[in-house]
Amino acid sequence: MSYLDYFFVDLYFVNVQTTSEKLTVPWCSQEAQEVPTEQFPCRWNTSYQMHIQVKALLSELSKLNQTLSRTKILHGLVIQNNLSRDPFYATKIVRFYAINNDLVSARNLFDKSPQRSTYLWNSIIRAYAQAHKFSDAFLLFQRMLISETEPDNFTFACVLRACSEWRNVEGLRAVHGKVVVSGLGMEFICDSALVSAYSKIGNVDAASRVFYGIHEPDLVLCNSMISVYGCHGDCTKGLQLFSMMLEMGVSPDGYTVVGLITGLTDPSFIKVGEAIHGFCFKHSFVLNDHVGSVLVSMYSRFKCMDSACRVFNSLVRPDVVIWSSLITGFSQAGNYLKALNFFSQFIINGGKADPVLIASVLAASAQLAVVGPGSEIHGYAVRNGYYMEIMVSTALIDMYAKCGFLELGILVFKTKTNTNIVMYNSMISCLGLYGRASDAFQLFNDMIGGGFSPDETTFCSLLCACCHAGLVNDGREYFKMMKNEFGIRAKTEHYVYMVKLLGMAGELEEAYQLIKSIEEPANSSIWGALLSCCDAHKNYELGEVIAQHLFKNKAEISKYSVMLSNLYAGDERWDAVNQLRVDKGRDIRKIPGITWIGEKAEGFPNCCQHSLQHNLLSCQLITAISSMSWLINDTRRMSGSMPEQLDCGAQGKGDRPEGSRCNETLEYICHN
DNA sequence: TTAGGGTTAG
Repeated sequence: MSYLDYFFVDLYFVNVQTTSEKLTVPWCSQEAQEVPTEQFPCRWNTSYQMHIQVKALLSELSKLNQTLSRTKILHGLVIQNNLSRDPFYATKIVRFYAINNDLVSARNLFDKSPQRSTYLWNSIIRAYAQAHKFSDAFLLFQRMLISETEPDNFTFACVLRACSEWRNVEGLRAVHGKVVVSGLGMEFICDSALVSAYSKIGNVDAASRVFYGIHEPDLVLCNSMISVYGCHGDCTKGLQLFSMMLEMGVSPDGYTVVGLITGLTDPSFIKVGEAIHGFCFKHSFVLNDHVGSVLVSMYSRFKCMDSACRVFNSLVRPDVVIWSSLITGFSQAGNYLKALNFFSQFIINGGKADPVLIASVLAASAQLAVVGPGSEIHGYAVRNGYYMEIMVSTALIDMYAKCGFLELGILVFKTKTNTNIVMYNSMISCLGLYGRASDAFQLFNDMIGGGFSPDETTFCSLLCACCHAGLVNDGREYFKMMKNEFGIRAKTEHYVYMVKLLGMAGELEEAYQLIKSIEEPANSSIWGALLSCCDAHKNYELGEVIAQHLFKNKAEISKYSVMLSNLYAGDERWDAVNQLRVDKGRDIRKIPGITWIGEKAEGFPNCCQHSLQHNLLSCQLITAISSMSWLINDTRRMSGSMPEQLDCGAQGKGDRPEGSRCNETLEYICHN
């Protein structure tokens, strides 16, 4: 027990004993009296009046974890000492109530406070915003605007964040306007909140406009913008900004690194990731939870599991998120058994899984298509009170369906009292996969009846159901409904399903016309679906029309080579098949610096691996990014000095991806 | 006067 605990024991005792009388001096326990007086934060065991000490106590107590009972005692103390009119105390207590999720008490105190400082307003608005009661927070903000107290930087920052989490685009714009009108448009605190808020609602342009309108942004602002690029996968711009901030003399921190690494989504940027990792090491960045987690996640994304494990092993006490990064990494790399083994290890070591991790390992079990591990995890979720989490239920439905127990999935769905759109989509998709299209359609109707608005994924699931059951007319109807009734623009996945559906039914011409009606040029998935159908229906004439269209439009033929060669082979046009191989070879030889090491098309992956080992691809990629050479040189300089556990393949050994995404790497170079 | 606060991870 600390002396403050002693204090609370005594105080509670005195509080119970006294009724309406003013508190004076709490008598400390015998045990507490043995603590030397000079160690006490305030001399409460002497005969001072309590209210003199409350201030010092509050200051001291705000450093401690606040329990609800402690907060109530403090609140009582403040009232009994006639201090509740002072907004300083009200602010403190409101914050303590908010920490303990007692919004009712916080609000009561706020409502009864006669004087409301900006601090007090901010604390109650923040309390609602952090509890995700966004409309209450916003209403309070609007009341504040017409009150005598003016909002400050922190009010706006809090409300902006709330708007973005609330996905309230209109509200966000309105608050932005108020920021400008208040003359706080150039304040860093408002601006960093604006940058992040616009990013969260997906408006990168607006975020950029705010950021680049600032003369000399500080570290947090730069971090916010780098994080925007990171979240939207634009690592090139993130790296450019990184260089810029270094030139401006702004020293990066953990937030910067996290933002940068988050943006590295394309495996061809592995060298850059390794360089940033080296940068962290060189500058003695502590691999804290966030940095460690994004590094593990990055290496996992690039399927470099040895490197991911090395980072993981170097962390002192990895938390559930980092375990989850690694476990999900194994799963995404296709090593589902290892993912489950690591999960067991996590639990055996005393770890407590959360809904995100549970959903992840359920997905791994689903991929194994064996119900045993999945049902055990189901039991774990129930025992730990996560059964009602939508994320867990959705993963359970999917797992049971993929393991052959659709009825169990339906049972999970039916026993849920609260559902959301993701869960409906999952259930519709599973029904569709089992060929139970009419049940999927019925569930869609129930969903609409329940007041849910369908999204892109809903229609993907519906069209998938139509494909599995061969229901062309229903597919046509849903495709029309998506646009006309719900204003959802068809994406690649929708077109692929429609083309497959029409194509399989022999409606090749209709599918072709559908593709031609797409505003943007159709990609290889869409054309590929139609080519496969032409092959299946032996419609070589249309196949040739499509091939000529692709050649004419300089499409990347390597993406179509399998489908086209099948088509030509079916038509016994061996010369055309051979031509495809030649064309493919000619394309690749155009790339400077790459040694062509195979005459066959199968040589592609080898070629890429060979180049990767010699850093040719990576160097071209990196030097394409301006001002990045220092980062590479930095890594080279220190490459001899990295300890073994952090030497994550920077010297080109170990676990490069097996050429799986190499064609994309090559295409990147071709276009740059 | 005091106080709080803008940017990160699976």
